[in-house]
This record gives sequence, structure tokens and C-alpha cells, in this order.
Amino acid sequence: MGPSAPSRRITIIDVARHAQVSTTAVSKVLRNAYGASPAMRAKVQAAIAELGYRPYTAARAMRGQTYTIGVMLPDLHNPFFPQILDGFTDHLRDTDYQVLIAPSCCNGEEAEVKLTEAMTDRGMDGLVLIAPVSPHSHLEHLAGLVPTVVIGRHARSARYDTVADDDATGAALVVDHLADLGHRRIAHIEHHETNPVRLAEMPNAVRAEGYRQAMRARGLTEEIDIVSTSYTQEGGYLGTQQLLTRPQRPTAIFAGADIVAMGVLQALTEAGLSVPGDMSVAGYDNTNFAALGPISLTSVDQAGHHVGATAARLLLDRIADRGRPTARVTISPTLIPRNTTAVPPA
Amino acid sequence: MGPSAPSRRITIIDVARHAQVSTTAVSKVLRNAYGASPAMRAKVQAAIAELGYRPYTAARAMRGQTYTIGVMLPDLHNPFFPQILDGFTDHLRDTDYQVLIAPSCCNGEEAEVKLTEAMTDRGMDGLVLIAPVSPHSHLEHLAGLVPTVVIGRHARSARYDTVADDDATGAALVVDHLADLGHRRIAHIEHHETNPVRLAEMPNAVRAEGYRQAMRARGLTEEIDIVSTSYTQEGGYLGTQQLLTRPQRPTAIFAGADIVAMGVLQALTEAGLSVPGDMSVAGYDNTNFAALGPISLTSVDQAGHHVGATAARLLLDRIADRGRPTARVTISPTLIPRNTTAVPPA
DNA sequence: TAGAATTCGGGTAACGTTTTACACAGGAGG
DNA sequence: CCTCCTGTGTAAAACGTTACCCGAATTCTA
Repeated sequence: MGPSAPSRRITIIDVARHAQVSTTAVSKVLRNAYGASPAMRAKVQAAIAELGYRPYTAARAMRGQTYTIGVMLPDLHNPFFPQILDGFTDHLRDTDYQVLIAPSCCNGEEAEVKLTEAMTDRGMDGLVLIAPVSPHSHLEHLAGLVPTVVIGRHARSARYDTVADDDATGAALVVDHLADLGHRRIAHIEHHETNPVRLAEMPNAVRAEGYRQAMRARGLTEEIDIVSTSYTQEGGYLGTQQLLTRPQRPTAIFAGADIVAMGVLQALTEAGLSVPGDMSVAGYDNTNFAALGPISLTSVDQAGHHVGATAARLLLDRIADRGRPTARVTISPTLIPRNTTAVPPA
Repeated sequence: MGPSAPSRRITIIDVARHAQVSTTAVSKVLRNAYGASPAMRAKVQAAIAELGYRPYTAARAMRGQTYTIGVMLPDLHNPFFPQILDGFTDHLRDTDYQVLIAPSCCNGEEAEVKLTEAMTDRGMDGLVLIAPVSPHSHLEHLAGLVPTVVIGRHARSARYDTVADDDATGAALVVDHLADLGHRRIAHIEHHETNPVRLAEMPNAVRAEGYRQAMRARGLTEEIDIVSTSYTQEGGYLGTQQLLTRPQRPTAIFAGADIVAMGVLQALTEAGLSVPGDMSVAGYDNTNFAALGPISLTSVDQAGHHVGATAARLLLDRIADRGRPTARVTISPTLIPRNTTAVPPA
């Protein structure tokens, strides 16, 4: 092995020289652009294959696109998000786009802004924001810079498309299910939220409000009991500990997300309570682990895969035509009753 | 609202003009490079803040760095990987680097090569490969192009650093634990592997071999029983169904990963078998869900957070000095006995 | 058959940053 | 007084690609 040369990257110029055409011609072939004859196309393709050329994204970004799509999500530990991602990437598999995910930015607005900036700085061709907490102004600004789809947030914008679950209905499905079983003291664990805008738009807040309305509709206004923690396993754990200190314990807990329900079950186990004997538990998202035998968690399905695929379609459409009117897709949730909910203890 | 101007991005030239210095000077300040007086530094900082300037990564990439680190992992549904990621990003939080994750590429060698190419095309400053399946040659090639850390693979390279769990020991911990409880028919579900190189290097293969050796060491050579599926929930489910058709059923199943154990538990529940009454089950990775009350899965902890943090440290070191000798860090696993393992049925 | 339209391909100028090379001043040392 | 530094700043040249414009050849239209 001799002293290997630093091996310069193969550029479009090398390809052009090798194929005896101009760099413009090569570029046209690469982008399937207009103005390249089949003959030239073949010649260039051959040269590309022979030299093993791959276009350098950074250079492309300077003039054109990066063929990169950025996804921002709140928490990688929540098994629901990989579901969305699967649907998203499946739909993009056969395109030239590469999906890149920014890891958990659940440290609030400031971190989220920094993260979205990091993505625009990197010249992403499109952005998917899952349950973003930023104010409208920032989202609008962002969507003005780059095609954007927002998942989960109940808002309407002329700049970005949205895909969201009908969280109010979903919450009602759970409350009705539990009330039908005979429960009255149905508590809810939510992700804490005080910002007035987000109270109307974030999925967690809408679920909480849906819970309230459904309780009232069932004549259970007096029994409304909400604990504010977070949509994490720890949030469910701490929330449940709080609920267990109530003078009149609830007989059922509606966790705002399956990941929260995991913490609920953990706390109940430690407290020596049986599910659903002593306490019914329901989650939201219908993640893989909810279906799991020993858990068998009653949950609400919101078709994560479908959500992701829809977001992908909307984003591609918007990249193709940035001026098109924005879409607002709402997914209808369905209740999946399992073994963690039953009639309340006598 | 008037017809808003297309709002050109603010460039280093704008900053230079505003601060009455050259672009070179601004660049120096941005990079903390040598040759900028405190006075000029202050002037430039002020201009940057005032204009809200942020450097454009694509342009930086053409001459310098992108301040971006790419992470490749096999499967986002496996809750162990977010653990590693947490450790990794925690360690990088206060640096200028942005971490981007490429979603599941578990479709084999070809997809993995394409994905790593996509990352180098995007000018990543560093790469983290978690349990890659590519041949040595490709990994070496890659590490020659860009600083790389490989997680999980038991190999030695002069080009890239590695962090790996001592999987053989981990497997032995499980076998010994089960054998000590009195089990003899201990089966193992592995991630299928035939490639001779990977048989020696991939964590799944090393765990399987560790299982074989430990079984032999306990005089249980005759009882060695391995089912080859995959490190997924479905793999555990199908593998268990297979094991349940054995004329002599095993009394314990060692799943190669917690995510596999999830599928095992699912299949056992459906078959009406109780755990650990009828069958003991052990996993690997000690994921959050293993600790979960209703599951309480015996597992092997391999300190995912620590693995991630170590990888981050190694990568930063290598970016700082690409010539430094490579490190090979091995993590020692520990057994976490829980309620899914007990004495075998009489 | 002339003129117009269409097709194919190339030349050139960005894109925003870093790097390289160099100019200039001021001070130290001979 | 000359030389040699050292510290500070600038000008200009990359980096690899695509957008824009233009010319030549070919085909279509009247």
C-alpha cells in the first residue's frame, strides 16, 4: 500500500470531461431537466456510473435544492412518533429526498426555535414539525422560508399544511367508554400547558378540553379531575402518585398518551393496586406496546402511519407548488378497548 | 399587508458592511479564529446580533465545516436506541454541533451504503454508526472520508473508534442466572446472521455465541436451541411461536433484545402461558419498558446513556485530531433480575 | 422555400463562506 | 537607520453546482 493520495472528491467537472460534454449537460441529466437528448443522457449516465460520481449536496444547496427534508419531533422515547416517521419515510422511499430527524427538542420554545433555525441554515427543502410549541408568528415565518407541514397542532394557516387527529373526539371516546362501564370518578393526566394559544391548539390541551366537555355531557361535571404533568413516562408516574393521595380516589385514569399510561401502570403496580380490578386505565395513540399481551392497554388509535404518509404527500405537493392553497387534514380516532378497562370496583 | 419582499437572507457581507470591516474579519470572529482584536470582535458581535445573522451551512460546507453530525441507527422502534441518543446529544448540547438522525435503514447492506453516502454527500463533520452491517471495506472507506465512531460492532480499526458492550459476557450472565434457577432447556432468539464477518462482530451474533459458550460451560450443550428471526417485536413473536411447537418445550427464553422480549411475551400471552410460571423470559438492553411494573422483565443493562456519551467524546476528539490513535471502548453489562424469571415449572 | 418555432447543448455568472496570501503598522533588536 | 518580527486587517481565489441566457441546428408552418 503506497501513500494513498488524499483522493479528491469526484465532481461534475470530472464527469463532464469524461463524457465529453459540458457541466451544464451533466447537471441537466442529474436533475432530469429539460434539454438533454436521450443519447447524451446515456453518455452522461455511463460516465457517472463509471466514475462513481455523486453530487455534493452543499454545492447544490448554493444554487438549487438539497433534496433533504427535516423532521422535528418532541420526544424520541414516545413510541408513537416512530409510527408517524414510518409512514412518512415509506412514502418518500422512492423519491430523491433524504429524511433527517432532529432529536428531541422538548426543552420548550427557545430550543425549538434554535432547532428550526438549524434546519433552515442547512438548506432543507422541506420541514415537518410534529407538535411544535412555537408561536404562530414563528411557524408562519418558517413556512415562508421553506415548505412546511405541521402535524398535531389544531391551527389553520395560509402558509403551511396541517395534519391532526380529532383529539376532542378521541378524548370523548375514552370518557364515554369508561362512563358506559359505570365509572364516575374518571381522572385525566395531561401535559401541562398554560400558554393561551397553545391551550387551543396543542393536542394535549385539546384532549384535556375534550375530556372536560365529555365529562360534562355525561353529567359528571363534579367529577372532573385533571393532573398536569407531562406526556412522558415520568409524567404518568408522578401524576398517578398525586391522584392516589386524593381523599376520594378515582376509579379510572385516562392518560393523555400511551407513554403516560406506562408511568401510570408503573405507579399502580408499586402501590399494589391491580388493573383493571382496582383501577381502570386508558391511554392514547395505540402504540405497539399497548397491544402487548401483559399490558393490553385500552387506547385510542390515531393511525400514525397514515398521518405520516399524509404529511409526506402534502409536503411533496407543496414543494412542487409553493403557491397552492394549504390543506388541513383531520384524522378520526377510534377506540381500541382492551383489558385495562373494566367495570369499577364495587 | 403589502406584498412582502422576498426577504433575502442576511449574509456575512451584510454584517461586514454594517460593522465596517471585511468579510474575512467577520468569518474570523464566527470561527473564533486567530487574528481578531477584542475591539473588532465586539464590533462584529454587535453587528451580528443587530442584524440577526446566522451563517449559511451550505456555504460553509464548501470551504470549511458544516457543524453537523450524522447518526445512523437500525431501528427507531427499538427503545434502546433513544437511550444511546440521549447520552450522545446530552454530551453535545453545549457545542456548536447539530445532531441529525437518519431513520431506520434496516433493509440491509445496500440501504446502509446509500444512507452513509447520503450523509457524506451532505458534508457531515462526523458520523456515528450504530450496529452497522456494512463490510469492513466500506466502514474503513467511510472513516477515511469523515471522522467516524462505530457503536456495537466488535471490530478493531485503525481508522474509526468503537464503543461496544461485552455481549458475550452479557449473554453468559443471562444463561447463568437461568441455570442457577434450575433451568436446563434455555432457548435463545437471535437476529438472523449468516455473513461470516458479521458473525464475529455484530452484537446479535456475539450474544448468540456467548449463549452457546455459556450453555456448554454449564454442561447444557445438548439443550442449546437457537431460533433465528430478527431483533424486532415481530421477530420475538414468530420465534416464540416456533419454540412452542418443539416436542420438548424450553422452560426459559433468552431474547436477544428487550424489543424481542416484547414479542415473546405477546406470543406467550396468546398461547395462554403464564410468565414466569410456565416460562421464564429474559431480555437484553434494560430499556424503560423492561422496568415497567406489569412487565418487570429480567434484562441486561448495557448503559446506553453512557455508550452514547462515550461515542460523543470519542467523536469530538477525533474531529479535533484526525490522526490520533483509535480507541476501542468496551462496556461491561450487568444483569437486572426482575419478575419474568423464576424456577422452572415442576 | 423563407421564416418561425423548437430542440439541444454550452458559456458564464452567481450562490455565501473559508482559505490563502499579502499589506501595513509599530516595536524590538542590531 | 535598517531589519525582522508580530499583530491586525484586507483582497482575491477557491469550493461544486445550478440558473440564466445565447447560439446553432433542426423541424415545422405558411
